[in-house]
Amino acid sequence: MDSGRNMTIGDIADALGVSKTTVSRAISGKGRIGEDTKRRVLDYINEHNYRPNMIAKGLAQSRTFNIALALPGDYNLEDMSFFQKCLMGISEIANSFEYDVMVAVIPSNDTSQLERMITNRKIDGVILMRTVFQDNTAAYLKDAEVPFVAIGSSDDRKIVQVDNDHRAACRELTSILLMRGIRKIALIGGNQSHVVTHTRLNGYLDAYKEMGLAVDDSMIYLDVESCVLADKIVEELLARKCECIIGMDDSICNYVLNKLKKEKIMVPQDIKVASFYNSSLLENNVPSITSLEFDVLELGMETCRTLLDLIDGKPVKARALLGYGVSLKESTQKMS
Amino acid sequence: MDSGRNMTIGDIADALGVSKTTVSRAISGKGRIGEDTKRRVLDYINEHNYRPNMIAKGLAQSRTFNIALALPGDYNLEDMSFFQKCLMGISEIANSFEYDVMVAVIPSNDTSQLERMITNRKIDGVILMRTVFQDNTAAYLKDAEVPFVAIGSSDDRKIVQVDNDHRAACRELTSILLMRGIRKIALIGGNQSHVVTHTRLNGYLDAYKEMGLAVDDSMIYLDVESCVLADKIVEELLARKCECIIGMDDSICNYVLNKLKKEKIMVPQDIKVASFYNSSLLENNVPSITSLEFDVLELGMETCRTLLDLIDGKPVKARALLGYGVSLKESTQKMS
DNA sequence: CTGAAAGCGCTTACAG
DNA sequence: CTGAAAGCGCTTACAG
Repeated sequence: MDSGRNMTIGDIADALGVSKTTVSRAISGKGRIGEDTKRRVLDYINEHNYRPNMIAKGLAQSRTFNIALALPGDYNLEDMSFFQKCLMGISEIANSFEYDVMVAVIPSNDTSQLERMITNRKIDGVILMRTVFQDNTAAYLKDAEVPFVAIGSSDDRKIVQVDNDHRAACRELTSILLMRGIRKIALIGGNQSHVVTHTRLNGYLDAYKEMGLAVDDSMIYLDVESCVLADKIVEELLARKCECIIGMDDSICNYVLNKLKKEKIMVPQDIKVASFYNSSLLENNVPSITSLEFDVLELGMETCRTLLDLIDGKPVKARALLGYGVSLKESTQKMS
Repeated sequence: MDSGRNMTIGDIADALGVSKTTVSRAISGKGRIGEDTKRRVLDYINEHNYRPNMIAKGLAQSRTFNIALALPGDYNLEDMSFFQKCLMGISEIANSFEYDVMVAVIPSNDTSQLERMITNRKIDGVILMRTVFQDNTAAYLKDAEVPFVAIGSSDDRKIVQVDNDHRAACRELTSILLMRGIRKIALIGGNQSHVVTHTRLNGYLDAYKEMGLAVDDSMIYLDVESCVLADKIVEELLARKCECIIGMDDSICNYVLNKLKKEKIMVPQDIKVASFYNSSLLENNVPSITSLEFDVLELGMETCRTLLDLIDGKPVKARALLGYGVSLKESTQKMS
């Protein structure tokens, strides 16, 4: 079928006795062109299965039809489940616009790989997989004037953001627990430099305030990133007769569950457990774990749409906030 | 610092009073060029931080400096941990050769996204994340004459492969268990269409043969991909006084562990458990789980090196087999 | 409505 | 050793 070299716009022009300009216009739809000429070209293209060389097109238009996904190097397993779903969403949208997705690994703020992509002129825009305080990747991108959108929230209103409404979600889950009469609710969170850690914390605080209840600060633990640390905190909480432990994400929740198991503490009989974030990690747990739910596929799709608009110079919302769900399971059930 | 437009090879030529050809040669190192001229150009480039436009370079050389990672759409969590480490390895090597990595999602044998990348002339080669029987992605790639290498093994000697030695690894772990006097060892495996499932099975069979022991076929279960099915099998195995359950991968092992927990069967007191594959999923389990260990980062790096060589037309090994480790933990300990 | 020509930023025979 | 010119496969003012 293939006759050696790939078909070019020139081959089509020759075959049809028109100019390359005309072929180009028929394909792009830009510029005036006769309806019948256009049809002839398009028919020929369909019949002969011509596909344009996007590299050449890109060079002529100074664009690449590539976007980069900036992937933190410290991603853990449950982040990966997020990444995976997000990627599926991003990839689907990108694909539908003939865009491709490259991944740039950013190990602890080392943006060199991303910089190379950009200085090599290989991408048109970037998606940041998460927001952090003092984000030097974002700073670099702003400085280099590369279009980008962040998944997550940021104080910097110059950064285009797409996020789920974590604050409202965490408020709602906490409220539900409070309304059930549970009072001593501990909150264990992860890396403080991640914006979302504070967003979730704020949701938790909102719930207490809303109910007119005082928060016991000593029940809040942040920067809990190791199993060892989580173990110690759980011991402390058990000694203090804590009624419920909320993990800000699944890996924390997993630490907590393992520790409780080791100590032979029953969930939900002896203590309740919930998570501010769900992944398949907890889905099949025994008992099943109450958690928040986010449509990560849609998050990815919306983010990609936003970036593509941004690249095309279309107006975009500075900040889009997507919804959430609360999934009540066995781990917070009242045992009578 | 930036004076609007990006610096080109022409700017350098003008500044130095030489031709673009000379600049190009100094950069690429190809063609005869005077040592001092070369130095002058290189110095200028360093000083002014010039970076070539890889798109233009690619167009001139009919290459893209991109490779694609073909990612199955049915990836589960533990696959993602594999993917992540692999990606880090691939990305590191690719990056060091100024190559970038695109991801192509392949939902259940639908290669359309990959085809688009290829017909759009956006990539120079492909890495297949796993091998399956009757692989239509590989078939397409062979047909399209796109350089590619598969992570995993295949009967098709035309396919360049890089893999860990799963067969020897599984043989060794099984042997160790047999030598400890454990006889009724059940094996629960996943998707049969994945080549690695059979490779692992063969390792298990090798161990029995080596010891001159008969295999009880009824202890071997394949295509176990749901929690429900795994639960039923575990019940069956418990009724049959099985002494040890090997999961072919971590997600299966996880199903098994959850079921045993539900049934209040103690590991390793009542039954032993091992996994033919490790990920962080099992690492922190209580008790810790005996498993095989593979250096996935190195696997990714070696695969990428191979693909890059293949693209450059250098000779490559048709099949590279990397090592493994056996990690004995609490879950197979003898309880006296 | 259509085309010739210049251009995107490189590389590479071909001459000298 | 160095350079002018053509080419990679598109797009896009500019003319007609």
